[in-house]
Amino acid sequence: MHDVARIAGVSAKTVSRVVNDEPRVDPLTRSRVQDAIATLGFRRNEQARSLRPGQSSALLGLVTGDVGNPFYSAIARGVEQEAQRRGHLLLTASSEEQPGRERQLIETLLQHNIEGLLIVPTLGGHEYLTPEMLGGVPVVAVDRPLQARAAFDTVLLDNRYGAYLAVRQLLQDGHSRVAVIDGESAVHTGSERTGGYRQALEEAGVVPDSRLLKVGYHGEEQSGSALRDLSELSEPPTAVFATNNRIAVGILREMNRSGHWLPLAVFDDFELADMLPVPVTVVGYDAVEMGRQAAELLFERLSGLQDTPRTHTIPVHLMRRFRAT
Amino acid sequence: MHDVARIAGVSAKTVSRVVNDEPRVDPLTRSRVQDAIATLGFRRNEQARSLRPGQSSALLGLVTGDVGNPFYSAIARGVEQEAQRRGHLLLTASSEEQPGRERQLIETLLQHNIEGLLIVPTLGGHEYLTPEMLGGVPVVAVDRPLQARAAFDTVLLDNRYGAYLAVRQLLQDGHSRVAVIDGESAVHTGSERTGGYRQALEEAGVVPDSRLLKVGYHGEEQSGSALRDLSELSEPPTAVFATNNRIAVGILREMNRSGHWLPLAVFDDFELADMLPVPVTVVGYDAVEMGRQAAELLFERLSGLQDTPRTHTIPVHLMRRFRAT
DNA sequence: ATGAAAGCGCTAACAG
DNA sequence: CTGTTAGCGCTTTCAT
Repeated sequence: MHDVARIAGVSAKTVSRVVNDEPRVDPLTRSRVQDAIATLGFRRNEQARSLRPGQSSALLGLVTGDVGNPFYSAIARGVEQEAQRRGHLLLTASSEEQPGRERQLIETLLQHNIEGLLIVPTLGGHEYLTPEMLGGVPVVAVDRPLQARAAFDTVLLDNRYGAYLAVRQLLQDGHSRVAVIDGESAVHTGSERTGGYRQALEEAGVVPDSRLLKVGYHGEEQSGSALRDLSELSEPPTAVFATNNRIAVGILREMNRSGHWLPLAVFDDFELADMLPVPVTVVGYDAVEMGRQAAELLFERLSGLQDTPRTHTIPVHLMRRFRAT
Repeated sequence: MHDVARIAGVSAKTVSRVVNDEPRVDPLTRSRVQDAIATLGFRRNEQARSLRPGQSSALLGLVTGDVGNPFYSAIARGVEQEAQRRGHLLLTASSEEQPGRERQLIETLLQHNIEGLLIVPTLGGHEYLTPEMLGGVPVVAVDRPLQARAAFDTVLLDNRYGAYLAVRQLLQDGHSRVAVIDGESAVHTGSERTGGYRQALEEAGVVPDSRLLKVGYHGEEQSGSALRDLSELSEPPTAVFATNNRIAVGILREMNRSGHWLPLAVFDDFELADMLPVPVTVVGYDAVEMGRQAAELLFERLSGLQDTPRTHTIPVHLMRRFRAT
């Protein structure tokens, strides 16, 4: 910038004014400065700029369990779109679902002077997210609520309702023995979804059978074995509800192995669901939109328009997937 | 930092020394400073630190077509892992495959003082990536080569060989009329893969039939219609090779619609491929590893260990996917 | 309309 | 072992 000033025969401040499109600059001076900028290939240093108090860093931080996971990366995409729109850049980091790592990442992101932080929280508590620790940096929780002293802006899927819809559909299809297979019990989305399952049963006047409720089956292997257990009951289920994608895949693998296909409902839509040997009922949603709304909440808070913590719910919808032929 | 210095009764420089784990500090002073840091919840400002010449920003930039795309996000994951390992943070940005946007993003990333840049390039030329423009920031091309004046470090899949393997397999399965459906012809990966197709035919002594070579079918709809065209030939193909995931899905949809299933080979593995009504041959690879190696190349260059541009090739492997029952 | 000086938070270079 | 000075690149007073 100093060089530009020299070449243009003005002071650094004037260059700054031009770069920032400030009004009170002589048109001639302005173009002279712009020429100098062009010839020198000058690029303003954002780090230096945001060092000044009152200047934003134009940086957002996003912590998910794993950017490589399509669900999280869809969220990242939504956040990025909104960030991009407002001239912000996104720092992404993966906690690998480890609370310690997550905390470390948040710390690092704050060191980099991020203006706002979005978190898809791990299972651990987040009491450490105090105002002092955050130093005024707003936080938005995505997909799961944040367990902390203060309340934060939050964006969630309509988990309970989606599960309710899916299970209700199975019941309406004539199934009275509907099993549910869920992942780790402490995960918010899981318990909400099993809650929706219960709600649908209750509404239909079906007495829940605890043997049909399989919770804590993490990963594909385990959900497969859960299905095997279910099939060995004296009164096996006639349909299954999987609370997420991964579990559904495990179930499908097991069905494929055993050759015994059961109607299935899944919380999560997935590619090629309509090409399976069995009709599938899926709960779809827009994860990109979830990320976008999270970023929106963040920006509204940054702009000071908003002060009370809000929770947005992303709608879900039911779809049937089955072979055309 | 100034506050910490005051509380600890030392100078700012001493605090800096403690924060940076520099050796020549009295243990007592050190602990006094550390106490002060703890009580004040002090956090070093990375932006200010990296403002000093010779100090790294600990920031890497990554531009892909769309972080929301699982292929790209797997790359991002690999890059992030390597970055994390070396205490670096990752700035991610999506070009939406638009050259103009890509260029803009690169510009913005450079303004933020990134230490290195990874790009999955769009179709446009990249002659603008000159040393002056980059100002010493090293660049690594991922998945596709970078079309520019200078040569850059590059990490690619073994596209040609993977396609060769897939098509050879179909030929060995007894098919002599193997069709190929490819996306946009200008895409590096596509032309490499159709190249592998040709190579396999040639090796097997099969005379290529240009009617079986369908190039430029972008998206699921188009690849479906390409398959329809193929099936209307007087001598229709008995097997199909899809050069990527998206095209394969379009083909599968069309097969599902018509009820006419053809043996299929795909460059890309995909979930539930083994549950389709038709056996599928897939070319698998590790996209995370590709990202990781790209980041590795970048760090090696940053460390000055490396100066001549290198190209890494990520291995691919063939797999058969079919129903158990 | 423009410039001079001061300082954001940090760290090298040089004292002491 | 510790402190002082200076300056990274920028922008905010406050003059002119």
